[in-house]
Amino acid sequence: MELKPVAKRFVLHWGEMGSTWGVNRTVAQIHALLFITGRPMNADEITETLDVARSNVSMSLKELSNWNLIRSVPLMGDRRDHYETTTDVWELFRTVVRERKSREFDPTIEVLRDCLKSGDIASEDKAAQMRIKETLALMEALSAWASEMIRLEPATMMKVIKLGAKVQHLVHGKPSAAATKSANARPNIIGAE
Amino acid sequence: MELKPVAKRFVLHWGEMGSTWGVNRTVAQIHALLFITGRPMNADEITETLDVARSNVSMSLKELSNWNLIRSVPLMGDRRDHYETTTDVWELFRTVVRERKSREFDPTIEVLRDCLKSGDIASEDKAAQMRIKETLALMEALSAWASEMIRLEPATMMKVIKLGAKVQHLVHGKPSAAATKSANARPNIIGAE
DNA sequence: CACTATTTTCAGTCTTGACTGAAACAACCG
DNA sequence: CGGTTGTTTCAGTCAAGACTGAAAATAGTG
Repeated sequence: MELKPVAKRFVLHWGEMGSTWGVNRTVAQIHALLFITGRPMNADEITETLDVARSNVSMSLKELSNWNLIRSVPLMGDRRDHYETTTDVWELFRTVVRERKSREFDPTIEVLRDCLKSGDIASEDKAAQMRIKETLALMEALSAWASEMIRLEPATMMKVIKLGAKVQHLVHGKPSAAATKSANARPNIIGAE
Repeated sequence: MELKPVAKRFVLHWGEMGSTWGVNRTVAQIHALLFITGRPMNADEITETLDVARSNVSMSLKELSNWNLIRSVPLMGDRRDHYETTTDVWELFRTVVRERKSREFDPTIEVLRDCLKSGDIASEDKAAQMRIKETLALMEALSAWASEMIRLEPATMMKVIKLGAKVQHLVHGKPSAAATKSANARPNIIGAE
């Protein structure tokens, strides 16, 4: 299948982006292709469209499955595996966040906890100990936040993101008059602190 | 300078993390070293501690400067360059988010806008056009959200993160009684929708 | 200006991991 | 079961880019 100009550009750009993230180019391209095409494709179609080796496609599809980014769909009268990805970008975003968190964040949190528990921690400067603790606290806070966010429905998540930093008025030290009134009036909503 | 066990582990782990992100190992290690040490260090000290080539340190320091993650501090009676990084993890986080956004997110947004403006867009499926639009909308929303967040003071940002998904009650479709009351009572704060 | 201390540059080497093609494997079908 | 279709594995190749050492550049200092 020959891609139309915009789809081609989209796929190529996504591939480049992928490689500046942790994902390799082919993996990112295949995902972009499935996303933009919006229908299940088999490995040979993908191979032909992207002009890479069949085996490369096979391995990349496996990688995408590990990321929970694609699923195989059976097609009546065709026994080849066909793959599709969600076309809901917010759903997609949620999956990526969840996976990256569990691959990159959680293991680091483990290491930091381990550092603080180890007998060797006492021999470090007090200030260094403090910085490790603060790093852990930051990562735990972000991790908890991400966990909460990915539990939300895509539509809700979108609204929360769009609400954005406006919520700062609920917690800020020098808030506007309106925000102060709100924060003081309803401490029960603001679990923080 | 010989690192103590925990500091060594911290630096090595941070280096590995760096390479699964976009940053190369040495760059991440140097940053971790400056962070955990908490005082300005010169290039030779870093070279000796991390056991890499002097030139590698030189290039990595430049890279860290480009990321705005270190600054050079003059030391009385020593003409060698000394470098330090912030020891405030939230400040650090803010810098990383700002830089990654401008390197990875903003250019992609540009490409997507360009795709939609191009004459070729009309020849794509209606559904594909829609998906590109939605992708752009998602990225713009996240980008705007990040911009707002990094304008906040570290302490405020921390509070907002800790408040977390609880704000969903302000926008959720089936909120608790208290949240509904809040959302209805103060539409002026919730700019969204 | 000659001399020393320090940093930067850069061509070449080395490492890592993506990619390929061929072969093995698995599933189905008559 | 033999043949056909489709998928996965894997050893080897290749490319990107991290890293090095030596040489060049820069900045102080008497």
